Amino acid sequence: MSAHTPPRPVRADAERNIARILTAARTVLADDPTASLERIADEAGLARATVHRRFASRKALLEALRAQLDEQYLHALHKAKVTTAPPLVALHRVTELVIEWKLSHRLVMDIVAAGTHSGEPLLSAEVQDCAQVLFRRLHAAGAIAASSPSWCLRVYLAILDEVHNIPAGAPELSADSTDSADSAAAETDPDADLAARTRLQVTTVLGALGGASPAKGSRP
Amino acid sequence: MSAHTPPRPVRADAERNIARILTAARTVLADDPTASLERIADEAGLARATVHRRFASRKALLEALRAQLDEQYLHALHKAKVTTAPPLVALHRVTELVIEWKLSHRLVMDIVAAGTHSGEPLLSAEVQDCAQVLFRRLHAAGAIAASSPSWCLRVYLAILDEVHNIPAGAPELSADSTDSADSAAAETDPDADLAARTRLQVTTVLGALGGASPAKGSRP
DNA sequence: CATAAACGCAACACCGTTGACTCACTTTTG
DNA sequence: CAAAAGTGAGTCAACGGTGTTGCGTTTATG
Repeated sequence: MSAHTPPRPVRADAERNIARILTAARTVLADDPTASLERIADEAGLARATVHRRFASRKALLEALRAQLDEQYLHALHKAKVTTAPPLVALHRVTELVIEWKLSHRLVMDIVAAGTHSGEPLLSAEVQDCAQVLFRRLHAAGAIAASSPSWCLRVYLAILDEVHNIPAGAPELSADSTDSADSAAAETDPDADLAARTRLQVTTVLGALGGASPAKGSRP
Repeated sequence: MSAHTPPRPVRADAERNIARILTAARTVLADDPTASLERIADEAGLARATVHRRFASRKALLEALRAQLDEQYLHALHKAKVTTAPPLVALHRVTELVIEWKLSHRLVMDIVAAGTHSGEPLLSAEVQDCAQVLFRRLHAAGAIAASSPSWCLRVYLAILDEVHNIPAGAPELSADSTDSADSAAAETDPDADLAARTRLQVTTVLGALGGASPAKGSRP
């Protein structure tokens, strides 16, 4: 984006604070979508004026939040090689990356949507295109029956939100692992938690979209 | 609910206006969750003071909205005979009734949740119990693999929201009807639209929850 | 028909948020 | 080291939403 770097592009700590603000915004807004900028600044350990210096208005901050989320999506989709890898593998990888962020996408979406008030689609065209490619390939491979990528994406995101909101150690996450005794360990192990959520997301989405097989293993 | 009825309990037009306000609130808040009471009053064709006369505060209005939705759920569950009818039939009936309301449940939920700020569960215990019965019976009948009723309910509601948000006449709604020419008619016919959405909701939910057959019994 | 309830309208004070501004101080960078 | 940029704390006015009150008018109920 930024072409060259003149003597002083952006000071390092300033950029660091921008990140702080965005993180704080996610944290605070998750608790209360109508929280004031002061609460966000407080959470970030900064003065409210600083927030205003970085983001001209509340709307601008929300836009930045949306853009960041969008960028992360795009990054994950690219990293998972949705165009070349086997579609089921790509789906799994994308899901893993997305869940790893541990933030409520719907939350951000809703807030931004409420702010921009029936503006353009929340996800950029690039992200939608990539997702479309993935779902088309899944359909072609017979993994799903649904043929409309937009519908697939909506269902995926809806379920993603639910998977995200499951409290750690819930019964749905233990699933059908062949080992029986590791459920206790899985409750606290972040890696196991991530794996369980990814698995639940993928199987649920495939099922919802008319996937032929919950194949991964036999069900209890 | 109210015990005795003194000479003049509530004047008829007053109660009518209460209904107006609630309807207007749903309409306006669907467009903008942060809409002011004035906009709601305007939509209802009433003065803002009247809204305040009926609902002491904004919070009270939202609570009434939630209670109304909850009551409707309970009514639908009871009407569908979730405890006695075959579970798949009950599921279909409940879905039909719920979709018929044509209002975004998640929207109301989110607004109320934002208002009460991490209060009690949005759905009453009675509704949750009835839903729990239904999903347990579905599990027992082998229609779904998921065993946690709360997870089932979450997925059901999440998908319900997506089904509700599909624009009329979208490709997902035409499904796999063997007849080819009725798609045009289905786009405008409210009955066909309801049927299509109900079918999509049921099949998607069953698939998501690990239903054995995406083809529900007697379907081509 | 008479009464009481409900309504519209207008005005009011209160409150939280927003956005802009200043000035002294600290940190980074060249 | 010194300048430039960044930050913190405080203050300010403006805005919009909320909740309340009073008064004249309309409307339903008995």
